[in-house]
Amino acid sequence: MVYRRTHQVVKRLAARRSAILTAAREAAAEGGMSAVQIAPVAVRANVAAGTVYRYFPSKADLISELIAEVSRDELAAVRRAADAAPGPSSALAAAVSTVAVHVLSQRKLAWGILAEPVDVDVTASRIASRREIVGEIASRIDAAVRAGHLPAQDTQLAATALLGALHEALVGPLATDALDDPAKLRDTVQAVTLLALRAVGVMDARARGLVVQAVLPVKSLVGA
Amino acid sequence: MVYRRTHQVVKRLAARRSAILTAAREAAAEGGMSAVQIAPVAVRANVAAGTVYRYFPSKADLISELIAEVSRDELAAVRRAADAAPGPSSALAAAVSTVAVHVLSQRKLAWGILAEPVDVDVTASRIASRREIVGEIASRIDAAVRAGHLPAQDTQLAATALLGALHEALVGPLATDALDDPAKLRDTVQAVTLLALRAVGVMDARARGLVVQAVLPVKSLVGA
DNA sequence: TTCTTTCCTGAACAGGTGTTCAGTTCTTTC
DNA sequence: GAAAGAACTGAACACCTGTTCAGGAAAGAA
Repeated sequence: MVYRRTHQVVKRLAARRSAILTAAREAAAEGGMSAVQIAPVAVRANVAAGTVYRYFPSKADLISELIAEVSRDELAAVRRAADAAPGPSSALAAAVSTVAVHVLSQRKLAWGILAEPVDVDVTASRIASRREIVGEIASRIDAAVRAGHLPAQDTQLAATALLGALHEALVGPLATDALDDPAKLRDTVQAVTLLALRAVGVMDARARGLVVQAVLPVKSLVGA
Repeated sequence: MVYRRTHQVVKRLAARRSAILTAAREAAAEGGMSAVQIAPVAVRANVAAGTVYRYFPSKADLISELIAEVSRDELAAVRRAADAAPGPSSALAAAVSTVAVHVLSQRKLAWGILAEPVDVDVTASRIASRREIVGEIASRIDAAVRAGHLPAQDTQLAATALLGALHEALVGPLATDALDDPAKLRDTVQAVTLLALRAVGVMDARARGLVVQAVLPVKSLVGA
Protein backbone atom coordinates (compact mmCIF):
# COMPACT_ATOMS: atom_id res chain seq x y z
CA MET A 1 0.00 0.00 0.00
CA VAL A 2 1.83 3.01 -1.28
CA TYR A 3 0.81 6.50 -0.47
CA ARG A 4 1.12 8.85 -3.38
CA ARG A 5 0.49 12.57 -3.49
CA THR A 6 -2.40 13.46 -5.71
CA HIS A 7 -1.95 16.34 -8.04
CA GLN A 8 -4.51 18.18 -5.99
CA VAL A 9 -2.53 17.68 -2.81
CA VAL A 10 0.67 18.79 -4.47
CA LYS A 11 -1.07 21.94 -5.51
CA ARG A 12 -2.43 22.57 -2.04
CA LEU A 13 0.99 22.07 -0.50
CA ALA A 14 2.52 24.52 -2.93
CA ALA A 15 -0.24 27.00 -2.21
CA ARG A 16 0.36 26.73 1.50
CA ARG A 17 4.04 27.23 1.12
CA SER A 18 3.44 30.24 -1.00
CA ALA A 19 0.85 31.54 1.47
CA ILE A 20 3.39 31.34 4.26
CA LEU A 21 6.00 33.17 2.22
CA THR A 22 3.47 35.80 1.23
CA ALA A 23 2.44 36.23 4.83
CA ALA A 24 6.06 36.71 5.77
CA ARG A 25 6.51 39.23 2.99
CA GLU A 26 3.46 41.19 4.05
CA ALA A 27 4.58 41.18 7.63
CA ALA A 28 8.00 42.44 6.60
CA ALA A 29 6.52 45.13 4.38
CA GLU A 30 4.29 46.35 7.18
CA GLY A 31 6.44 46.02 10.24
CA GLY A 32 9.94 45.23 9.08
CA MET A 33 11.83 42.04 9.75
CA SER A 34 11.11 42.17 13.44
CA ALA A 35 7.46 41.54 12.58
CA VAL A 36 8.36 38.32 10.82
CA GLN A 37 7.81 35.97 13.72
CA ILE A 38 6.63 32.43 13.36
CA ALA A 39 3.39 32.73 15.31
CA PRO A 40 2.08 35.91 13.66
CA VAL A 41 3.11 34.73 10.21
CA ALA A 42 1.32 31.45 10.80
CA VAL A 43 -1.84 33.28 11.83
CA ARG A 44 -1.67 35.46 8.75
CA ALA A 45 -1.23 32.41 6.55
CA ASN A 46 -4.07 30.57 8.30
CA VAL A 47 -1.96 27.70 9.55
CA ALA A 48 -0.67 26.59 12.91
CA ALA A 49 2.78 27.52 14.06
CA GLY A 50 3.95 23.95 13.77
CA THR A 51 2.88 23.79 10.14
CA VAL A 52 5.40 26.41 9.19
CA TYR A 53 8.04 23.89 10.13
CA ARG A 54 6.71 21.39 7.64
CA TYR A 55 7.61 23.86 4.90
CA PHE A 56 10.67 25.57 6.27
CA PRO A 57 13.24 23.85 8.49
CA SER A 58 13.74 27.00 10.53
CA LYS A 59 12.95 30.65 10.71
CA ALA A 60 16.32 31.37 9.14
CA ASP A 61 15.31 29.35 6.10
CA LEU A 62 11.99 31.11 5.85
CA ILE A 63 13.58 34.53 5.93
CA SER A 64 16.36 33.47 3.63
CA GLU A 65 13.85 32.40 1.05
CA LEU A 66 11.92 35.61 1.53
CA ILE A 67 15.07 37.58 0.89
CA ALA A 68 15.85 35.48 -2.18
CA GLU A 69 12.36 35.99 -3.55
CA VAL A 70 12.32 39.74 -3.13
CA SER A 71 15.80 39.89 -4.51
CA ARG A 72 14.78 37.93 -7.61
CA ASP A 73 11.93 40.31 -8.25
CA GLU A 74 14.14 43.32 -7.94
CA LEU A 75 16.85 41.89 -10.13
CA ALA A 76 14.30 41.11 -12.82
CA ALA A 77 12.96 44.64 -12.71
CA VAL A 78 16.43 46.11 -12.95
CA ARG A 79 17.32 43.90 -15.90
CA ARG A 80 14.11 44.74 -17.68
CA ALA A 81 14.66 48.46 -17.26
CA ALA A 82 18.30 48.33 -18.28
CA ASP A 83 17.73 46.11 -21.28
CA ALA A 84 15.12 48.51 -22.58
CA ALA A 85 17.57 51.39 -22.57
CA PRO A 86 19.10 52.55 -25.87
CA GLY A 87 22.76 52.42 -24.84
CA PRO A 88 25.13 51.30 -22.09
CA SER A 89 25.07 54.60 -20.23
CA SER A 90 21.31 54.88 -20.27
CA ALA A 91 21.15 51.26 -19.21
CA LEU A 92 23.23 52.09 -16.17
CA ALA A 93 21.06 55.10 -15.44
CA ALA A 94 17.94 53.00 -15.80
CA ALA A 95 19.33 50.31 -13.51
CA VAL A 96 20.17 52.81 -10.80
CA SER A 97 16.84 54.60 -11.09
CA THR A 98 14.97 51.34 -10.90
CA VAL A 99 16.70 50.34 -7.72
CA ALA A 100 15.97 53.77 -6.31
CA VAL A 101 12.29 53.60 -7.14
CA HIS A 102 11.99 50.09 -5.80
CA VAL A 103 13.51 50.79 -2.44
CA LEU A 104 11.51 53.99 -2.11
CA SER A 105 8.30 52.18 -2.93
CA GLN A 106 8.85 49.54 -0.29
CA ARG A 107 11.10 51.11 2.21
CA LYS A 108 10.41 48.84 5.12
CA LEU A 109 10.74 45.75 3.03
CA ALA A 110 13.96 46.99 1.47
CA TRP A 111 15.42 47.86 4.83
CA GLY A 112 14.42 44.48 6.17
CA ILE A 113 15.88 42.58 3.27
CA LEU A 114 19.12 44.48 3.32
CA ALA A 115 20.10 45.51 6.73
CA GLU A 116 17.55 45.33 9.49
CA PRO A 117 18.65 43.39 12.54
CA VAL A 118 17.24 39.87 12.61
CA ASP A 119 17.58 37.44 15.46
CA VAL A 120 18.56 34.57 13.21
CA ASP A 121 21.51 34.39 10.89
CA VAL A 122 20.56 35.35 7.35
CA THR A 123 23.94 36.68 6.40
CA ALA A 124 24.39 34.23 3.58
CA SER A 125 21.23 35.13 1.73
CA ARG A 126 21.77 38.80 2.33
CA ILE A 127 25.18 38.52 0.79
CA ALA A 128 23.73 36.61 -2.11
CA SER A 129 21.07 39.24 -2.55
CA ARG A 130 23.63 42.01 -2.61
CA ARG A 131 25.85 40.08 -4.96
CA GLU A 132 23.08 39.74 -7.50
CA ILE A 133 22.22 43.40 -7.64
CA VAL A 134 25.82 44.55 -7.36
CA GLY A 135 26.81 42.13 -10.09
CA GLU A 136 24.14 43.45 -12.37
CA ILE A 137 25.11 47.07 -11.78
CA ALA A 138 28.79 46.22 -12.10
CA SER A 139 28.23 44.63 -15.46
CA ARG A 140 26.35 47.70 -16.63
CA ILE A 141 29.21 49.90 -15.53
CA ASP A 142 31.58 47.56 -17.29
CA ALA A 143 29.61 47.86 -20.50
CA ALA A 144 29.73 51.64 -20.28
CA VAL A 145 33.47 51.52 -19.66
CA ARG A 146 33.99 49.26 -22.66
CA ALA A 147 31.92 51.61 -24.76
CA GLY A 148 34.32 54.36 -23.80
CA HIS A 149 31.72 56.33 -21.87
CA LEU A 150 33.38 55.90 -18.50
CA PRO A 151 36.95 55.79 -17.24
CA ALA A 152 38.41 52.43 -16.30
CA GLN A 153 37.80 51.56 -12.64
CA ASP A 154 37.16 48.84 -10.13
CA THR A 155 33.60 48.21 -11.19
CA GLN A 156 32.84 45.83 -8.37
CA LEU A 157 33.85 48.38 -5.79
CA ALA A 158 31.97 51.10 -7.61
CA ALA A 159 28.78 49.08 -7.86
CA THR A 160 28.97 48.20 -4.18
CA ALA A 161 29.42 51.84 -3.30
CA LEU A 162 26.48 52.84 -5.45
CA LEU A 163 24.23 50.31 -3.78
CA GLY A 164 25.30 51.58 -0.39
CA ALA A 165 24.72 55.17 -1.41
CA LEU A 166 21.23 54.44 -2.69
CA HIS A 167 20.23 52.55 0.39
CA GLU A 168 21.61 54.90 2.94
CA ALA A 169 20.17 57.91 1.18
CA LEU A 170 16.78 56.39 0.47
CA VAL A 171 15.93 53.90 3.19
CA GLY A 172 18.52 54.53 5.86
CA PRO A 173 17.54 56.14 9.13
CA LEU A 174 18.40 59.60 7.84
CA ALA A 175 16.29 59.27 4.76
CA THR A 176 13.24 61.48 4.70
CA ASP A 177 10.04 59.96 3.52
CA ALA A 178 9.76 60.92 -0.11
CA LEU A 179 6.69 58.95 -0.99
CA ASP A 180 4.06 61.33 0.26
CA ASP A 181 4.65 63.60 -2.71
CA PRO A 182 5.21 62.30 -6.26
CA ALA A 183 7.19 65.36 -7.26
CA LYS A 184 9.49 64.92 -4.31
CA LEU A 185 9.94 61.28 -5.13
CA ARG A 186 10.92 62.14 -8.67
CA ASP A 187 13.36 64.77 -7.50
CA THR A 188 14.93 62.39 -5.02
CA VAL A 189 15.31 59.63 -7.57
CA GLN A 190 16.84 62.11 -9.98
CA ALA A 191 19.22 63.44 -7.40
CA VAL A 192 20.58 60.06 -6.33
CA THR A 193 20.78 58.83 -9.90
CA LEU A 194 22.75 61.90 -10.86
CA LEU A 195 25.00 61.37 -7.90
CA ALA A 196 25.56 57.75 -8.86
CA LEU A 197 26.30 58.47 -12.49
CA ARG A 198 28.76 61.18 -11.63
CA ALA A 199 30.42 58.90 -9.11
CA VAL A 200 31.41 56.43 -11.80
CA GLY A 201 32.65 59.22 -14.03
CA VAL A 202 29.82 60.36 -16.24
CA MET A 203 30.36 64.00 -17.14
CA ASP A 204 27.89 66.28 -15.49
CA ALA A 205 26.03 67.58 -18.52
CA ARG A 206 25.70 64.15 -20.02
CA ALA A 207 24.59 62.73 -16.69
CA ARG A 208 21.73 65.17 -16.45
CA GLY A 209 20.43 64.00 -19.77
CA LEU A 210 20.72 60.36 -18.85
CA VAL A 211 18.93 60.92 -15.58
CA VAL A 212 15.95 62.46 -17.30
CA GLN A 213 15.87 59.61 -19.81
CA ALA A 214 15.99 57.04 -17.06
CA VAL A 215 13.59 58.60 -14.62
CA LEU A 216 10.79 59.36 -17.01
CA PRO A 217 9.92 55.77 -17.92
CA VAL A 218 10.53 54.63 -14.39
CA LYS A 219 7.91 56.99 -13.06
CA SER A 220 5.23 54.74 -14.46
CA LEU A 221 6.37 52.03 -12.06
CA VAL A 222 5.57 54.08 -9.02
CA GLY A 223 2.67 52.61 -7.19
CA ALA A 224 2.85 49.36 -9.10
CA MET B 1 25.31 61.60 59.62
CA VAL B 2 25.69 62.45 55.96
CA TYR B 3 27.60 60.26 53.63
CA ARG B 4 29.71 62.12 51.14
CA ARG B 5 31.72 60.73 48.27
CA THR B 6 35.41 61.26 48.76
CA HIS B 7 37.35 62.51 45.81
CA GLN B 8 39.06 59.16 45.75
CA VAL B 9 35.75 57.35 45.52
CA VAL B 10 34.52 59.63 42.79
CA LYS B 11 37.63 58.85 40.85
CA ARG B 12 37.20 55.13 41.35
CA LEU B 13 33.60 55.26 40.23
CA ALA B 14 34.58 57.15 37.12
CA ALA B 15 37.34 54.66 36.46
CA ARG B 16 34.92 51.77 36.76
CA ARG B 17 32.46 53.35 34.44
CA SER B 18 35.18 53.95 31.96
CA ALA B 19 36.45 50.41 32.40
CA ILE B 20 33.03 49.04 31.58
CA LEU B 21 32.76 51.20 28.49
CA THR B 22 36.23 50.22 27.42
CA ALA B 23 35.43 46.57 27.94
CA ALA B 24 32.35 46.99 25.79
CA ARG B 25 34.38 48.73 23.13
CA GLU B 26 36.99 46.02 23.09
CA ALA B 27 34.36 43.36 22.90
CA ALA B 28 32.73 45.15 19.99
CA ALA B 29 36.03 45.62 18.20
CA GLU B 30 36.86 41.94 18.56
CA GLY B 31 33.56 40.23 18.07
CA GLY B 32 31.13 42.84 16.88
CA MET B 33 28.07 44.03 18.73
CA SER B 34 26.86 40.52 19.34
CA ALA B 35 29.86 40.08 21.62
CA VAL B 36 28.75 43.00 23.76
CA GLN B 37 26.83 41.05 26.36
CA ILE B 38 26.49 42.09 29.94
CA ALA B 39 28.14 39.06 31.52
CA PRO B 40 31.24 38.93 29.30
CA VAL B 41 31.68 42.69 29.44
CA ALA B 42 31.46 42.56 33.22
CA VAL B 43 34.11 39.87 33.34
CA ARG B 44 36.37 41.88 31.08
CA ALA B 45 35.91 44.94 33.25
CA ASN B 46 36.50 42.95 36.43
CA VAL B 47 33.11 43.61 37.93
CA ALA B 48 30.01 41.56 38.56
CA ALA B 49 27.13 41.62 36.15
CA GLY B 50 24.98 43.48 38.60
CA THR B 51 27.54 46.24 38.91
CA VAL B 52 27.10 47.17 35.30
CA TYR B 53 23.59 48.21 36.23
CA ARG B 54 24.87 50.66 38.78
CA TYR B 55 26.48 52.57 35.95
CA PHE B 56 24.11 51.98 33.06
CA PRO B 57 20.35 51.61 33.47
CA SER B 58 20.21 49.01 30.73
CA LYS B 59 22.18 47.37 28.01
CA ALA B 60 20.64 49.77 25.53
CA ASP B 61 22.13 52.68 27.47
CA LEU B 62 25.52 51.04 27.61
CA ILE B 63 25.60 50.44 23.88
CA SER B 64 24.17 53.86 23.14
CA GLU B 65 26.96 55.46 25.07
CA LEU B 66 29.49 53.25 23.33
CA ILE B 67 28.15 54.39 20.00
CA ALA B 68 28.24 58.01 21.08
CA GLU B 69 31.81 57.68 22.28
CA VAL B 70 33.13 56.07 19.12
CA SER B 71 31.19 58.56 17.10
CA ARG B 72 32.74 61.48 18.97
CA ASP B 73 36.21 60.14 18.31
CA GLU B 74 35.52 59.73 14.64
CA LEU B 75 33.98 63.15 14.28
CA ALA B 76 36.98 64.72 15.97
CA ALA B 77 39.35 62.94 13.63
CA VAL B 78 37.38 64.02 10.59
CA ARG B 79 37.29 67.62 11.76
CA ARG B 80 40.99 67.63 12.46
CA ALA B 81 41.83 66.25 9.03
CA ALA B 82 39.49 68.57 7.20
CA ASP B 83 40.57 71.67 9.09
CA ALA B 84 44.17 70.97 8.22
CA ALA B 85 43.42 70.98 4.52
CA PRO B 86 44.35 74.02 2.40
CA GLY B 87 40.96 74.59 0.79
CA PRO B 88 37.32 73.53 0.83
CA SER B 89 37.73 70.83 -1.77
CA SER B 90 40.75 69.31 -0.13
CA ALA B 91 38.91 69.53 3.17
CA LEU B 92 36.12 67.44 1.72
CA ALA B 93 38.61 64.99 0.30
CA ALA B 94 40.37 64.77 3.64
CA ALA B 95 37.09 64.22 5.48
CA VAL B 96 36.08 61.41 3.18
CA SER B 97 39.47 59.76 3.30
CA THR B 98 39.55 59.96 7.05
CA VAL B 99 36.21 58.23 7.36
CA ALA B 100 37.42 55.60 4.94
CA VAL B 101 40.62 54.94 6.84
CA HIS B 102 38.79 54.84 10.13
CA VAL B 103 36.22 52.30 9.11
CA LEU B 104 38.85 50.18 7.40
CA SER B 105 41.04 50.24 10.48
CA GLN B 106 38.26 49.06 12.75
CA ARG B 107 35.89 47.26 10.50
CA LYS B 108 34.10 45.23 13.12
CA LEU B 109 33.65 48.19 15.39
CA ALA B 110 32.44 50.37 12.54
CA TRP B 111 29.98 47.75 11.41
CA GLY B 112 28.76 47.32 14.94
CA ILE B 113 28.31 51.01 15.53
CA LEU B 114 26.53 51.59 12.28
CA ALA B 115 24.48 48.67 11.25
CA GLU B 116 25.04 45.38 12.98
CA PRO B 117 21.93 43.79 14.40
CA VAL B 118 21.60 44.34 18.14
CA ASP B 119 18.96 42.81 20.35
CA VAL B 120 18.17 46.07 22.08
CA ASP B 121 16.98 49.27 20.49
CA VAL B 122 19.84 51.67 19.80
CA THR B 123 18.23 53.35 16.86
CA ALA B 124 18.31 56.77 18.45
CA SER B 125 22.02 56.84 19.10
CA ARG B 126 22.76 55.34 15.73
CA ILE B 127 20.78 58.08 14.10
CA ALA B 128 22.59 60.66 16.17
CA SER B 129 25.91 59.13 15.21
CA ARG B 130 25.05 59.28 11.52
CA ARG B 131 23.75 62.79 11.84
CA GLU B 132 27.02 64.01 13.27
CA ILE B 133 29.19 62.60 10.53
CA VAL B 134 26.74 63.39 7.77
CA GLY B 135 26.38 66.92 9.09
CA GLU B 136 30.11 67.39 9.06
CA ILE B 137 30.48 66.08 5.52
CA ALA B 138 27.48 68.08 4.36
CA SER B 139 28.98 71.27 5.69
CA ARG B 140 32.22 70.52 3.87
CA ILE B 141 30.33 69.97 0.65
CA ASP B 142 28.48 73.19 1.30
CA ALA B 143 31.73 75.06 1.71
CA ALA B 144 33.01 73.69 -1.58
CA VAL B 145 29.78 74.67 -3.30
CA ARG B 146 29.98 78.17 -1.91
CA ALA B 147 33.57 78.40 -3.12
CA GLY B 148 32.30 77.59 -6.59
CA HIS B 149 34.12 74.27 -6.77
CA LEU B 150 30.97 72.17 -6.90
CA PRO B 151 27.55 72.52 -8.48
CA ALA B 152 24.63 73.39 -6.22
CA GLN B 153 22.92 70.31 -4.80
CA ASP B 154 21.08 68.80 -1.88
CA THR B 155 24.11 68.53 0.34
CA GLN B 156 22.35 66.60 3.05
CA LEU B 157 21.28 63.93 0.61
CA ALA B 158 24.71 63.85 -0.97
CA ALA B 159 26.48 63.49 2.35
CA THR B 160 24.16 60.69 3.38
CA ALA B 161 24.79 58.91 0.12
CA LEU B 162 28.54 59.29 0.53
CA LEU B 163 28.43 57.80 3.99
CA GLY B 164 26.40 54.87 2.70
CA ALA B 165 28.78 54.36 -0.19
CA LEU B 166 31.82 54.32 2.07
CA HIS B 167 30.31 51.92 4.50
CA GLU B 168 28.87 49.49 2.04
CA ALA B 169 32.06 49.45 0.01
CA LEU B 170 34.43 49.22 2.95
CA VAL B 171 32.76 47.36 5.78
CA GLY B 172 29.68 45.87 4.21
CA PRO B 173 29.41 42.15 3.63
CA LEU B 174 30.75 42.46 0.11
CA ALA B 175 33.81 44.38 1.16
CA THR B 176 37.06 42.50 0.81
CA ASP B 177 39.51 42.77 3.61
CA ALA B 178 41.91 45.48 2.57
CA LEU B 179 43.94 45.70 5.72
CA ASP B 180 46.29 42.81 5.15
CA ASP B 181 48.23 44.81 2.59
CA PRO B 182 49.07 48.52 3.05
CA ALA B 183 49.24 49.15 -0.68
CA LYS B 184 45.82 47.65 -1.17
CA LEU B 185 44.44 49.73 1.64
CA ARG B 186 45.80 52.87 0.06
CA ASP B 187 44.37 51.96 -3.31
CA THR B 188 40.98 51.23 -1.82
CA VAL B 189 40.87 54.48 0.10
CA GLN B 190 41.89 56.33 -3.04
CA ALA B 191 39.27 54.59 -5.11
CA VAL B 192 36.36 55.32 -2.80
CA THR B 193 37.51 58.88 -2.20
CA LEU B 194 37.69 59.46 -5.92
CA LEU B 195 34.24 57.97 -6.32
CA ALA B 196 32.88 60.20 -3.58
CA LEU B 197 34.41 63.39 -4.94
CA ARG B 198 33.16 62.71 -8.42
CA ALA B 199 29.71 61.97 -7.05
CA VAL B 200 29.34 65.47 -5.69
CA GLY B 201 30.59 66.94 -8.92
CA VAL B 202 34.34 67.35 -8.71
CA MET B 203 35.82 67.11 -12.17
CA ASP B 204 37.78 63.98 -12.72
CA ALA B 205 41.25 65.41 -13.20
CA ARG B 206 40.92 67.72 -10.23
CA ALA B 207 39.50 64.89 -8.13
CA ARG B 208 42.56 62.76 -8.75
CA GLY B 209 44.78 65.49 -7.45
CA LEU B 210 42.66 66.02 -4.37
CA VAL B 211 42.62 62.32 -3.63
CA VAL B 212 46.39 62.13 -3.62
CA GLN B 213 46.60 65.19 -1.40
CA ALA B 214 44.11 63.73 1.04
CA VAL B 215 45.35 60.18 1.16
CA LEU B 216 49.00 60.89 1.67
CA PRO B 217 48.72 62.52 5.11
CA VAL B 218 46.02 60.10 6.13
CA LYS B 219 48.32 57.16 5.58
CA SER B 220 50.18 58.05 8.72
CA LEU B 221 47.02 57.37 10.70
CA VAL B 222 46.90 53.76 9.69
CA GLY B 223 47.60 51.52 12.60
CA ALA B 224 47.17 54.36 15.07
C1' DT C 1 -15.41 1.04 4.79
C1' DT C 2 -11.02 0.38 6.81
C1' DC C 3 -6.28 0.65 7.21
C1' DT C 4 -2.15 3.31 6.45
C1' DT C 5 0.48 7.27 5.51
C1' DT C 6 0.84 12.03 5.49
C1' DC C 7 -0.38 16.35 7.17
C1' DC C 8 -1.84 19.60 10.64
C1' DT C 9 -2.52 21.46 15.29
C1' DG C 10 -1.22 24.21 19.31
C1' DA C 11 0.14 23.77 23.85
C1' DA C 12 4.29 22.73 26.12
C1' DC C 13 9.20 23.04 26.02
C1' DA C 14 13.91 24.98 25.83
C1' DG C 15 17.58 28.01 25.74
C1' DG C 16 19.78 32.08 26.07
C1' DT C 17 20.35 36.58 28.05
C1' DG C 18 18.98 40.94 30.21
C1' DT C 19 17.68 42.22 34.79
C1' DT C 20 16.81 41.99 39.78
C1' DC C 21 17.75 41.84 44.68
C1' DA C 22 18.95 39.94 49.29
C1' DG C 23 23.14 39.45 51.27
C1' DT C 24 28.05 40.99 51.71
C1' DT C 25 31.85 44.13 51.59
C1' DC C 26 33.74 48.51 51.57
C1' DT C 27 33.60 53.80 52.97
C1' DT C 28 32.46 57.47 55.51
C1' DT C 29 31.21 59.76 59.61
C1' DC C 30 31.29 60.51 64.54
C1' DG D 1 35.64 51.30 66.77
C1' DA D 2 30.92 51.32 65.63
C1' DA D 3 26.96 52.70 63.14
C1' DA D 4 25.05 53.91 58.70
C1' DG D 5 25.10 54.53 54.04
C1' DA D 6 26.82 53.24 49.51
C1' DA D 7 28.65 49.98 46.41
C1' DC D 8 29.24 45.35 44.86
C1' DT D 9 28.21 40.46 44.15
C1' DG D 10 26.31 36.59 41.53
C1' DA D 11 22.84 33.33 41.62
C1' DA D 12 18.07 33.32 40.70
C1' DC D 13 14.48 35.25 37.97
C1' DA D 14 11.79 36.58 33.94
C1' DC D 15 10.72 36.97 29.50
C1' DC D 16 10.43 36.18 24.89
C1' DT D 17 10.28 33.19 20.79
C1' DG D 18 11.82 29.53 18.04
C1' DT D 19 11.05 24.75 18.05
C1' DT D 20 9.11 20.21 19.18
C1' DC D 21 5.86 16.45 19.38
C1' DA D 22 1.88 13.64 20.84
C1' DG D 23 -2.59 13.58 19.43
C1' DG D 24 -6.02 14.30 15.90
C1' DA D 25 -7.69 15.19 11.09
C1' DA D 26 -7.44 14.41 6.23
C1' DA D 27 -6.28 11.85 2.16
C1' DG D 28 -4.93 7.78 -0.51
C1' DA D 29 -4.99 2.65 -1.21
C1' DA D 30 -7.63 -1.67 -1.03
